[in-house]
Amino acid sequence: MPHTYEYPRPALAVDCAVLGFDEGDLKVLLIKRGLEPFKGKWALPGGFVRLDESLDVAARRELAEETGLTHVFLEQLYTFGEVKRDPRGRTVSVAYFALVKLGEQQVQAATDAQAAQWFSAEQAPALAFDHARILETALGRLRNKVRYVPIGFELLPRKFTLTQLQHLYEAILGRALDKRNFRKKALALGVLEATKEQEQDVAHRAARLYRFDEETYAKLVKKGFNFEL
Amino acid sequence: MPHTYEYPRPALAVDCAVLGFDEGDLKVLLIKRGLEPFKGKWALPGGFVRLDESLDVAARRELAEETGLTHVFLEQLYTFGEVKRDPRGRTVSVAYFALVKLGEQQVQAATDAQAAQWFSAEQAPALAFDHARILETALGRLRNKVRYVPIGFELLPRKFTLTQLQHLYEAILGRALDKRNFRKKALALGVLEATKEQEQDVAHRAARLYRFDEETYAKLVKKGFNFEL
DNA sequence: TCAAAAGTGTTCTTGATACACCCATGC
DNA sequence: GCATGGGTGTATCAAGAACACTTTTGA
Repeated sequence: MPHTYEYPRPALAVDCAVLGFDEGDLKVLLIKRGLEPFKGKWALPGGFVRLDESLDVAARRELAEETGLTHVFLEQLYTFGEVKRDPRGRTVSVAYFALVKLGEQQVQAATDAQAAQWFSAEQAPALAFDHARILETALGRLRNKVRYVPIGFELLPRKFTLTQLQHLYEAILGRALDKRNFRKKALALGVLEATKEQEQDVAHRAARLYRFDEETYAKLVKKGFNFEL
Repeated sequence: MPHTYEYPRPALAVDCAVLGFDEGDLKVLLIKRGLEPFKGKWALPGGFVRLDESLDVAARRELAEETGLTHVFLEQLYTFGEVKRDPRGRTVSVAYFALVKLGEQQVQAATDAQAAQWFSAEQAPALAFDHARILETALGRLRNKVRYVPIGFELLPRKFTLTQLQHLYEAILGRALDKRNFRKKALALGVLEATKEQEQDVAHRAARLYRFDEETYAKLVKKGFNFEL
């Protein structure tokens, strides 16, 4: 390798703030650490980056290894590099932000995680390292992004009712929304396709199921469309 | 140090996309590399992170060392970690995004930079590494952010005319804006304070100078105000 | 027939857009 | 006195907010 540097290097990790939505509120997926430091404490899934993999690949690998999740929506969030954030020594962590359709995959702990479990995102337990701050950053990103990118669909089952969608937005934004206005706007975006199916097994009028139309969405994005909701 | 890892580590760098505004268009500050690889080529200022400094501190240090700039607006942009982005070997770069008030400081090359020079941001020369992509990302961030955060003031002198401000927004957004509507909206934000001074040495009616009122801005932000322009 | 949620239309207010003229100054 | 940019007001249109009732279904 030409021109290697002789300087000592920080360790480089990735951590994933994995968010889901269930029973009307946002969840975060945490693992119980099986190794020191913070052994037995809850933390975001993550681990060290290998030399032969990109950051995105590392994040997906760690997520799969520690929790069994694959094929999730994943994007880079922020890189945390305070000098003392890891008691083992200088470690920089590239944090990722993942959204999963809860109920489509089961999580299962593996490798150096003793357990993997969903918690309410707003009232998560005390976290290892600076993971509480990472989680906060992820929730902020979600709140912000959901207003102009139709990203919420990553948190719902493929088919969903408009009321489910509204509840999701209410949970993310932290405030109640007007039902009629919400439905008008959501449908006006033009990326919801009504299916012929209905909700099942409810003790009242069954709601129509919709699905997010990715193709139409992709076309509209190309045209420079704006998706405020 | 307890529990060190024995895995080989990527090198960790910071790079800064430094943007300025002059003569009606956006500029980017580039340095001419004095060392291999890409010796003699233009690149973003940057360098390796030391063990005893945070990422932000590293970015400011490298910027000061290579270009002489201090006290600039700086925020983290994105972390680039493709495996082959550096021919010397695996290097991950945390990119920063800086805005400077052009004309308030002179740039001067130093350390391993042969020269430091401003270029039109839209028509920059070929860049070393993946720096063209970093620059693109920075311009995108600016275009996006300027719509809801009054960040443009970081690119103007402390006192400026409304026409200067408008030209800045036009350069960033890449389209012409209506003068009357722009002024109405800009003044309606409530963060512009009219000074008693006027433009000097112009061959026509002199425009009033305004300044950005950071205190009022900070108060409005606390109230959860929204700054679309 | 009651409870529970689905579904829909209209009014009002606000902000966005479009547009044309007079004003002050230096040369 | 003319060229150059500074500065202003209003009418129209579109989108957002507020708000109440009818419909369907299962228990």
